[in-house]
Amino acid sequence: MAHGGTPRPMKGIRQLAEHLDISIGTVSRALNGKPDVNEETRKRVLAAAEQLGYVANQSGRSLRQGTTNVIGLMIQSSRETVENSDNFFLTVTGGLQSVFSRHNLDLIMLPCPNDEDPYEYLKRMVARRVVDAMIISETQRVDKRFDLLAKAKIPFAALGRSLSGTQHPWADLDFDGVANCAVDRLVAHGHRRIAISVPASDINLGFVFAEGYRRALERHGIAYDPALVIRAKSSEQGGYQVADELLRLEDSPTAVILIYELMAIGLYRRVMESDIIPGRDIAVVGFREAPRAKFLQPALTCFRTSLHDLGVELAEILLSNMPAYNHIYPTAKRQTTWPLELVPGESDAFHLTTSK
Amino acid sequence: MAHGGTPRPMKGIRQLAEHLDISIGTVSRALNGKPDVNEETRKRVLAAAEQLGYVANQSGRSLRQGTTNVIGLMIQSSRETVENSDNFFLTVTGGLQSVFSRHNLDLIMLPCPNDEDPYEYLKRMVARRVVDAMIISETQRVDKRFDLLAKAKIPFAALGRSLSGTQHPWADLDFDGVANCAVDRLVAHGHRRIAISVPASDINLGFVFAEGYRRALERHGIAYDPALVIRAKSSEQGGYQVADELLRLEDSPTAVILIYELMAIGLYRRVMESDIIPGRDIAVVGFREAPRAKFLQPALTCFRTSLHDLGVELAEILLSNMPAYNHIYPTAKRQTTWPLELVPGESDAFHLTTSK
DNA sequence: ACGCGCTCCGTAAACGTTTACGATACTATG
DNA sequence: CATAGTATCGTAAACGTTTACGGAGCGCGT
Repeated sequence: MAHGGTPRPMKGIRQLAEHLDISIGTVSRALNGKPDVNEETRKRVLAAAEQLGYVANQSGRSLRQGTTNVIGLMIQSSRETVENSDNFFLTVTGGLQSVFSRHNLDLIMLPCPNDEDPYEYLKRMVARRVVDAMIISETQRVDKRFDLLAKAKIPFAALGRSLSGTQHPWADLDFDGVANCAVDRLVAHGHRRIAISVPASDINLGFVFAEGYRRALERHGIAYDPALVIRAKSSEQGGYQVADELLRLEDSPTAVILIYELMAIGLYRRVMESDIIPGRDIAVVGFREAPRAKFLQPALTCFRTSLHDLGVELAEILLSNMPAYNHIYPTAKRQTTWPLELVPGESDAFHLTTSK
Repeated sequence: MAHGGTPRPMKGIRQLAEHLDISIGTVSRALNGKPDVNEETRKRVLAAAEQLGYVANQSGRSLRQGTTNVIGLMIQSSRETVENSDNFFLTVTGGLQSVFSRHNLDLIMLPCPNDEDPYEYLKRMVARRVVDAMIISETQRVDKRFDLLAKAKIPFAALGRSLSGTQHPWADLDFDGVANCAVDRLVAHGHRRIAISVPASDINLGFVFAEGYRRALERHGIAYDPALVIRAKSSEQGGYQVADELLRLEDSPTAVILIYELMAIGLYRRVMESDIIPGRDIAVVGFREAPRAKFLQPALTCFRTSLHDLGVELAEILLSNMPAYNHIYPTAKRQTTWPLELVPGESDAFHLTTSK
């Protein structure tokens, strides 16, 4: 906007100071909004910085003040989970960023290579001191990363709970609540033999899901049958396999709850191969709502939530655990189970005839 | 593995040196594999570093040697383009990392918030000097980021070509080749009126795709009809809309090529609502092979490729453009169009009766 | 005995920034 | 006029690391 175009990338704050004939310290203070600097000189400095395209070197800054203004989000690049995480991470990331950007914090994603141990990877990353705080995801049943971060005294929050993290901050989808609600609904429709699918890996959400399912059955006085808990991949193939296994049982269930909505595609296909019609002969409930699950016939009963808002909540939880920010977010809860809303479909809308 | 557990996080290289009663310079040389250090002392240093859990502070290192050993991959967090981009990016990322890790380079993903201008975001990131090199994705038809990176003299490569990047390194899927092949196949089956779907945004791949389509028609002496080029979102809904628009035409096409495989789900649904059977009344060709597209009835004709290997290629292209590494990858091509292989399905397997 | 080369190591100067501290000029107050 | 107070700025030290440079010790050939 000034008279000249951008000449060439700046060398450093020193050149900027020389160009302005001002001391380097004053320039720094001006840029960082410190109080003891004349408003007029501050304007000059800001204008010159803009014109010359000066941006503070992050390494120098971090080295001096021990902070990087960067939050890391660790994800596992190609675990089985990722096969189907549509834009799960990117939507949550959007929510995180909407909070972080208000405090000039940048979020970077740290994808752990699939041939590296997540624990070692995280250790390496925090030791490098390139992030001020960490968010870990895909938490496992027992997850040593909680201890690592706590011991390293680096602020963190988890996307997903864990037995190792009972004392630590996390936000997680309400898996057991969903299982509960699904069971209630199916029982109300007359079902007694209800199957459930859980992930094949040791990711914690599977256990939480199964636990909610078990407790709901108990509440209705229905015996828990381990044969009805099917471990399968969270994909269409997984859904196909689930159906396959269930059809092999001598006493086939009349309803099934899937931990991942797209599994319904494979499940529909498999049962229809045996002339069983979903929504008439078998009830199906999926987990999350996905646009592409809407196209299923019959429409899948599932659960809706805003992953963006979950990201917002998670960001606030994290900031409330960072010394520099906890005065801004003092009352944020340390742990949150994020609610989901039932979206009734046709896949479980029938009432079971009590023939059997 | 030594006798003691990890006592507490190291302060810095100075403490490590004191603990070993060795000068700080020697410790640094030992850790960095410099030649002029006794093999025995090196072993001592490495052992102590391992035991005390010392890892070099990245800020200090970067500041001194002007390099960070970090490669940035910029993505746009929630553009309309990519309904399920998690998969796409994470698989490509896997390929990238498999190359980078051999050179102790870490990859971080930089998600541009959707309310920030990608150009400004990138500018901010490179000015901070937190990455040694950049990979940009979702390149647009004209993309100022190429000029920015070239002017900033920071090594980079693009995932996706651009008119702005004709002189610069990139790797991209062979969109025009796919369009070409699809048209050839459809024409061989007797089709003359062939529609195509392109993204609604100004991402460049749509233009490349359409251009390949146009040239293929020309080669077969078929007139190019702009009405048959449908702009739509790359999602199931988009596929539904495409079908909707095509059915409205007075002279409906007999075949359609989709730029995104999952659009077929919506398209199937819409045409079947009008009692038109895909694979019998209308031919459909999708773009990439996706596990969940396999469950479509009739099976979708599409194109298979390895995104992991594309990542490998892209990484090598980038490294060949970095002064510190180009002696290792000297002969890497600067630009690559990545091939895809036809996977014949049933969705276009019929021959058109020349009734019309 | 002398010089030369080699191996190994210590010293200290950078890298770019922030910030505690002190200096200066000016204003207000007695 | 003297003093205190305030606004503004300059100086220099730190942050943790790498690396150019030089020095000490040693072996070896003359």
